[in-house]
Formats: sequence, C-alpha cells, structure tokens
Amino acid sequence: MRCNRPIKQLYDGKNMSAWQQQKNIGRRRVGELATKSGVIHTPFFMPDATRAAVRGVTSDELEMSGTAALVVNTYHLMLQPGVDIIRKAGGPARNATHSVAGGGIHAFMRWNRPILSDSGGYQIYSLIHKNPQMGRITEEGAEFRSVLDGTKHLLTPERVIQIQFDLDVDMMVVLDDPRPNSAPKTEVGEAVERTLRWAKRCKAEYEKQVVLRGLTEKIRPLLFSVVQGGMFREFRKRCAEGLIEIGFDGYGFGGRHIDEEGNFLEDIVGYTASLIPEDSMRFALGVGTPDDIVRCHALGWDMFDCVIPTREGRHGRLFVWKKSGVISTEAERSELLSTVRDPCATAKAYGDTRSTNAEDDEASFYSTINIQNEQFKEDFASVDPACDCELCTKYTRAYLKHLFKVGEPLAGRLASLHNLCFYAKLMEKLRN
RNA sequence: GUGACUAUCGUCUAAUGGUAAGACAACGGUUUGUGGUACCGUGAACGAGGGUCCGAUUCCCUCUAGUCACC
Repeated sequence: MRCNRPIKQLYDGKNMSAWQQQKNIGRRRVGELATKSGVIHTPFFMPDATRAAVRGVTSDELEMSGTAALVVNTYHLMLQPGVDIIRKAGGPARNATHSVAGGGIHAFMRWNRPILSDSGGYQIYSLIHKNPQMGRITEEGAEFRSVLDGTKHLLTPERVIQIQFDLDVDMMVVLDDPRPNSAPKTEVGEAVERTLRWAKRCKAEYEKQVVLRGLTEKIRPLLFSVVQGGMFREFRKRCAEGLIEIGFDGYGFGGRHIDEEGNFLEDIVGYTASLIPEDSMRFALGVGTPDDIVRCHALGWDMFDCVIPTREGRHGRLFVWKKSGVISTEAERSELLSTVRDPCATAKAYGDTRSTNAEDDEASFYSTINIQNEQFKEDFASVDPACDCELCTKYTRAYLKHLFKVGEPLAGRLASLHNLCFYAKLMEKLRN
C-alpha cells in the first residue's frame, strides 16, 4: 500500500518569485490537508503540547488563538501518564456540547482539532546526547532510562507506532535516528540507513494496525517519516528516496535546520524539500522563528512546530508586528504581507549572522520585545496594537511587566497566548 | 535613663592592618521535532566623625542607629 492521501494543492507557486525560479529549489505552497479530525489549511503551525498541554493555556484559549493543530510527544506521554490512561480517557462529564467522543488524546486533553504526535526519537537522542549514561541506540530501537523513576524502557519502531495508535492521534511520526550536524560523515550515513530500516518497520506495523483496528481510509491517521542526512546532500537524497519508496503521507526535515551559530541552513533545507513529491506533506520539524518559517515556506515546506512562541512567551519575549492595525482589509493584509522580506534578501543581508537576529532588521515584518526590561515599567500602551488577543486588547505593557516581576502565572499565560496569536496570524498571511 | 552586643552591595552572609568574596534580588542577554522552575553576562557595599599607623573596613575613642538586658 502506498500512502498517498490526496493533498489538495490550491496554489502551487505559479507566482513563484524570480528568486525561487532561479534557485529552483521550492515553491510557495498553499493547500489543504485532510485529517480524521478535520481539514487543515496549509501552511500551518502547531504549538508543542508535549505533555498533552500547551503550558498554561487551555484548549478554549488555543482555539481562540487560531491554533489549527497541536503536537504531543510519544516519549513524554508513554512515561507520564502512560498510554493506558490516555487510551481509556473519556470526555468531560459536565458539558456535553464540549465533550469529545471516545477515548484517546483528544478526549483526554479536550481538544478536537487535529493532533500530531512526535515519535520521541528526537527526545531520546537529545537525552542520550547530553548524558550517554541515559541510554543507547541499538538496531532493535532506542533504550533509555526514565528521567522520572530510572526504569528502563525500549522504544522500538513497532512500539512507537502502537503507542501512537493508542493515543488516537491524527498524524503520527516514525521513529528516526537523528544526529547532530557536526557528527562525522560515517556516523550520519549509518544513521540514515538505520532511519530507513526503522521507517520500513514502522510502515509495516502501521499497515498491520490499520487492518487490526479496522480503520478505513477516512479515519486512518496519517503517517509521516523523517529525512535525515545532516549536512550531506547525498545522504539527504538517499534517505528521501528510500522513504518515498516505502511510501508515506508526508516527509519531515530531520535534524536541525540551523547551525551552531544559528545560521539558517538554506541550501540543505531547500534541497531536502525538492526531494519530496509535490503531492506529499512537507513537515519542517522544530521550525522555528517567524523568519525561519517564512524562509522554509518559501523553500516548499508546509507544516511547522516549535516551542518558541510558548517558551519565549513564558520568558517574557513577545513577538510584535512592525506595522500596526493594518489587517482589516485585503489591501492592508497584502501590504503587511509584502513587508515580509524575500528570504533571499534575508540570506544575503544576514550572511553568517544568527538567523534570530534578523528580526532586528529595519525591513523585517516583526520585532521582539523583552517585556521584563526596565523600559516598560511605565509603558501603558498595548503590547501590540495590531494584535487582537486578550493581552493586547485588555492589558498594558506595564501591567504585563509587573506580572512577570512578581512571578504571577498569569504573565506566562497571557504572553504565550499572544505569541500563539502572532504565529497563527503569520500562517494566515502566508496562506493568503 | 544605664549597660552589653552589633553595624560590609537593595537583602542575607564572608574575609582582611595593604586590590573586600559569595548567594539572592536588580539590570541586560540566550532559548528552534520543550529534562528551561534553565543558562550566560553586567552593575552594586565597609553607618558618621576623629585617633594610632607608611597605610584602617579591620585596632582605639566619640556619635548615630539597631538588638537584648536592667532601671
């Protein structure tokens, strides 16, 4: 069986910029992705609700922020609270209209829009990378000790798929073998081969589970694989081609899309996108800053997830639109969109500087503020006049600074929500 | 009122007859498929006045303030 659930492309780049045509490495893509929990308009961004919660924010608030889908993490959830509990979860009893039918992650966290589960491969890699005593990678799978109670676990490709079926997510990701970009070539090559072998086992288990559970084409979850290969074009090619032969609904960019200094790796990110079939989803895992998302989208990527809006929000960094109050009409919308720099210009302008510093550019469409800075002490303006979130419409910068200063949980919640609104609006701009 | 003890960054604590250390707070920065309740930097003090001494935050005296005890 070849997974090729139709991904409707409404617009595949007829109006590609000269830059994109010249580079021939990607197209701005706008389309629709059908999941069992509903259609998602692409490109889209998913906040990370790693442990079945976007820290400090409720499902209702997430919906209002314009969040289309969420990412949960297989690794975290299998350890806590455990798959069995989520599988048994029922909807909340007190409000029938808000309940989510059946068990699984949707009912558990009361979120009825699409959910993607990450495999946990990256988390285990990260865990082992930081402390080799925490586990090891074998052909069988990833062995690791729980950070919670020290118990030993073995996460195999088959087990990862089973757990994600039990979670009852809409989109799942195969177990992969990520390596740092700095890893020796032989190591990266071996990781690619292992990623391919594991992907094959995941696909086999996936098909087995679809039959076992009697899932029809309409209600089966989508399966994504991950293209590894680090900085090496030949390995990215080998990996992508191997995965495409196995067949998946979508393909992810594995590893990091920035180098140690934070430079955006345009070449390898664009090249990898060009290896993926036009009718498949392209998932840029862990991307990124607003700048990086714009760039990746221009290079042909459709889906994004990142901790940045929520983590930065919790630490008092807020994303704000450079132009204010200009999103009521189509003309104003396109004007705002036009302020999004051409990624090529960005790459040139920033050369070897950190991609995250791009926001300091005068031409950038956004900037960030650290609300904890002294300058906001008596600033009674809205955080972002162009934003219509709860924070920006009801509270002042001075008040938010105060909330952070006194360690009030409300601070992180309002800031996270604001940043999620910013990201949702950014994706909306990219779609229009 | 009398006596004893104490006085060091904003706060809490070190050390020292010769450049005063640390923690927390403050200020600034970092964070990219969430071990971030983390990480990195920067400012910041010897209560006041006198004396001894080449030199005093340190030793002595007075004052001031605080704590405790007594009246």
